[in-house]
Amino acid sequence: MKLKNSYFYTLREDAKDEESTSGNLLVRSGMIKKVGAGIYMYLPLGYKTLNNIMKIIKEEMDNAGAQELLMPSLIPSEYYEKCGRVAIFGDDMFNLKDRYNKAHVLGPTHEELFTIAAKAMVKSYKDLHFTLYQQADKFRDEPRPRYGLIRVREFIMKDAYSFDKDEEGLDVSYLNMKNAYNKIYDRLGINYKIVRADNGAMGGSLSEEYQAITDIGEDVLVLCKDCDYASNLEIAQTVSSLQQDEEEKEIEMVHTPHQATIEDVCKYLNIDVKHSVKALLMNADGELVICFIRGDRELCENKVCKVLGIRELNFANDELIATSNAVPGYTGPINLNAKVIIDNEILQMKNFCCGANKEEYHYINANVKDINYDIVADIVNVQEGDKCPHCGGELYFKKGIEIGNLFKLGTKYAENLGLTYLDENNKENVVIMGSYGIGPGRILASIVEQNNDENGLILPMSIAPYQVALVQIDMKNDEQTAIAEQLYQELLQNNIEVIYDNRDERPGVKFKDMDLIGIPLRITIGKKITDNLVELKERRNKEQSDIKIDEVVEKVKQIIKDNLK
RNA sequence: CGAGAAGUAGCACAGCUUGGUAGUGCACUAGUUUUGGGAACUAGGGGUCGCAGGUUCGAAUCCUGUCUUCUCGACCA
Repeated sequence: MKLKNSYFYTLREDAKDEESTSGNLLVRSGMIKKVGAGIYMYLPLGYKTLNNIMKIIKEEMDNAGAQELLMPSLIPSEYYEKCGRVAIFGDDMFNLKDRYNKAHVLGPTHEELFTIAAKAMVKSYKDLHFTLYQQADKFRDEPRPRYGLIRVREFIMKDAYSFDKDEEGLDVSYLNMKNAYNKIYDRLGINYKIVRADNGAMGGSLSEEYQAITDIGEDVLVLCKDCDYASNLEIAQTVSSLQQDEEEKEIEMVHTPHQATIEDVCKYLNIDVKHSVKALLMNADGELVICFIRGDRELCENKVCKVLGIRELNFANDELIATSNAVPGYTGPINLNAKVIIDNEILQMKNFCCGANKEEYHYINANVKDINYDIVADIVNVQEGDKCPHCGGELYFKKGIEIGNLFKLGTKYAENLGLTYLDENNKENVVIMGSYGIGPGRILASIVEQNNDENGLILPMSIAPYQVALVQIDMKNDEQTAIAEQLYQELLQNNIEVIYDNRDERPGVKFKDMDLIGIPLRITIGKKITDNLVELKERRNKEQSDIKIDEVVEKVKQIIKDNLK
């Protein structure tokens, strides 16, 4: 592409309404433009880059034997009602009415329609298995869009769905997709981790996420220093590192005046916080539930929801608390008339400190035999330094952005929508499904988060909209123009995407722009052509060398080849 | 939805406290000089000051409401 008479602009200053590195750089480089909160245009440069990502995804999906199709975004609500997902998604789904007052949604994900599509074709076990996919728009009414392309309300998603006759088949399909995913993310040049994850609104058994490692990640990843254990914090199992061999002592009530927090109480009583138990008074769908966990731990709301089979957990208000004898600040698991969940770890604790359900009093030397509870479960978040549930090694955290996922869905959608087949014995069975998502926009944002410097983006060869920038220093110099034109044609003939900056700008402007938009290679055509030389510079490592004009295309081809290995 | 911040030219901002008819830098147009890391000078063009009410002789400025955007939280496949 020649820049003169093309749509191309960059911004010299930071965008006021984009705080994240990737959002800001993508806007400044003229790749995207905000239309509203979480709604963006992909401008030519950005769309070309996004397309390169989608092309890699398509190639690997096709290689894996998946078939591409296209689903509508506008869908009658009834499809989502059949699987109960109108309630599950709630306000997260865009709902609208047509002129006849019929309810429709803008599809937030497409399990239902793919199930319907499969139903049109599947009759016999001989029709299974197969995998379908699309790369199409998704709509989600996010409560708070943020970080540029990371959390948006309309976005393209690659979603694939596998259909099998049994669990063994699903295992094969799942692994097939996982292998394809590994190839995709490796080709994209992104720094990622695969972690175990929650199934959330999708339902089903196994789920894994592909997480791009970045500091602005919204997910916490729990990783092990010694083995390959990797889990999303939401579901990471806690293994207590407590080892208390001491004798159980006699429980004792002590006066603890004006000690508001568990830290204060422990300080006052000169007790390690790890030897205390604190209470969290929660509202579980309108019912008071009191959770007891070790004093220095954090409640994992997601785990509590699962244990109770509810969707949402909030802190209880005073009214709800008043339905029990709990005394905020002094609540303890002894003689408490409310539903009580204690964390697993408490079973191992000895002679701990806890509230006495009495203003200004706590117990010390409490033990499991002294307390009353309804449920024991793992309800806390893992902490850094905890033991790995696989190997006992030390756990540490990283932040990640979810850029892809794999779900073993099971039969939820097939059952609700009647997707069945006849087996060898003429018996009707339900099809078993898997679903597999990738967010190309998030991938773009994550790659930018991971690859930038003070001058702008540094795009990997695999997704860069142009692999080479041709910068001609003096547009009035006919010799330079002739050489630039010659190189431009030669590069194109070698199937190399090239951006030729033939604008009447000063060299500094051209250098800054090509750096900002992150083109991996730059050929500068300037004074040295009198010696038959041009300059070749790599964006990533800033290495620059003089190369003979008739050798530069070969050199570029070599570097591109090395980069795409 | 809770808390905070911000909406003035294409972009980034000043002006608002103390009301008097809108300004700076970049970008844009023309010219001159420049020309290897975001050039300099000269002369220009471009604004219903987010929107709607109100106070006032007069509102970007004061008051009320409302919309939008960002940040933290809540939430989130």
